[in-house]
Amino acid sequence: MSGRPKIFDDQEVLNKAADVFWRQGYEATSTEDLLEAMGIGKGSFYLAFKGGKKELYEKALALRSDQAMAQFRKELDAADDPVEYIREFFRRIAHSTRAKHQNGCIFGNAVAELSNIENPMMKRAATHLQGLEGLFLDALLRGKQEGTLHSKMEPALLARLLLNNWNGLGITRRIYPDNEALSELIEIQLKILG
Amino acid sequence: MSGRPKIFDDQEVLNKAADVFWRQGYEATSTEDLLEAMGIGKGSFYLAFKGGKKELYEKALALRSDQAMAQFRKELDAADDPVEYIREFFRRIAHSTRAKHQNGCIFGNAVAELSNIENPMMKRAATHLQGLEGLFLDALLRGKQEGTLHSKMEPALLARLLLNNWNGLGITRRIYPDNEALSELIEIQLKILG
DNA sequence: TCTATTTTGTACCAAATAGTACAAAATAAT
DNA sequence: ATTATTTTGTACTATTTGGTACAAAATAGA
Repeated sequence: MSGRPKIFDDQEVLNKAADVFWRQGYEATSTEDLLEAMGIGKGSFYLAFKGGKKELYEKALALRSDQAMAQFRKELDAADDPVEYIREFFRRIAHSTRAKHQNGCIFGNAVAELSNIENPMMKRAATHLQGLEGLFLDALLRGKQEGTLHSKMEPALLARLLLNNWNGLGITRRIYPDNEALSELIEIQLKILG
Repeated sequence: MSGRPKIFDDQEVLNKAADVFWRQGYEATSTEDLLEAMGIGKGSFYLAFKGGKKELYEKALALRSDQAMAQFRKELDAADDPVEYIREFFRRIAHSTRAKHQNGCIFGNAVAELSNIENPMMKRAATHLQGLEGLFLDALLRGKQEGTLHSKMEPALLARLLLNNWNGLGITRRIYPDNEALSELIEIQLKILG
């Protein structure tokens, strides 16, 4: 190895870029915005991400997905009661700052914004959300086996329902960015888990 | 009155513009896209809508809101059972084309896209959705009075829940644009109405 | 120290875009 | 027919944008 050393770390700048995309969405974010947030110049950027903004978005989303899934998996595996863990997962939403509420869910945002203008990228975001649904299902199946899930509903359908609740909250929390109100809503929703 | 006659009707072009915005969102839609869809030239456009794209978006959204609310109100008032009408309202989602599924809810889309980049406009879209919640509530209160709503839940909270389900479906229907799957999901959700 | 290699910063470019200016067109009223 | 009025179509402009080119900088290894 030789050559001039890089002044940035790929993961780090991807995370910074992800924050900007999360806040502003894909179209409203200019490469200029991204360069500023990442703290690097055009030369470095286009060398590292030849696909430009699009490649950056895909990688930023994939990174966030990996991080979120890994954390969920880890916490779920460590949880005594997987169903209770799902409850905690949703209750966390009602402990956010207003700024976070306004951002919604980065994957839901991607699905909403890109379904008709960048279908391949939308599909990848959709896959991330299906991954979340899969984790819900894992938790529910384990809950069923261990006896903490009493619902008579089919777990797969219940997982789908939870995904829809999650997707809804990504919008609703922006309309009502109030933790008290959100908490009430979430508790009602969780009643379906029995 | 005198002067050269207009070659277009404001309502008509607003509806055409609304379709484009619905499909593509705000940022991804160029004025060129809009002019083409509306079938008018720049001269006419900027004379009628001095605020340009932004004014057009606001008016298009307001028009769609008025139309949707008026239809809901009319059908609700004509319904024998208001709670059953809500059921029908949700069931309709599962009778859409794939193209419609991909568009989601125009107001939810606006909230998702604009919350951090055009806050005043996002708030107006949020108000439209709160209007829908208000109609849900009206229906539920009437159902309670007439004895067709048996749920012990507070109607206001139930209305909020229905709004969240609606918001969620605006995303979920794009991930699963399959009427069978959506139907299953919707039926489960409606169980909460008793 | 010299060379090969990689990254960086900047200058530059071509395309797209929103918006304006204004003359021509089309009407109603006198 | 003439005038006043309003709309239309187009030519033009200024700005923003994503992206490229390339020389200078900074390293590792010989």
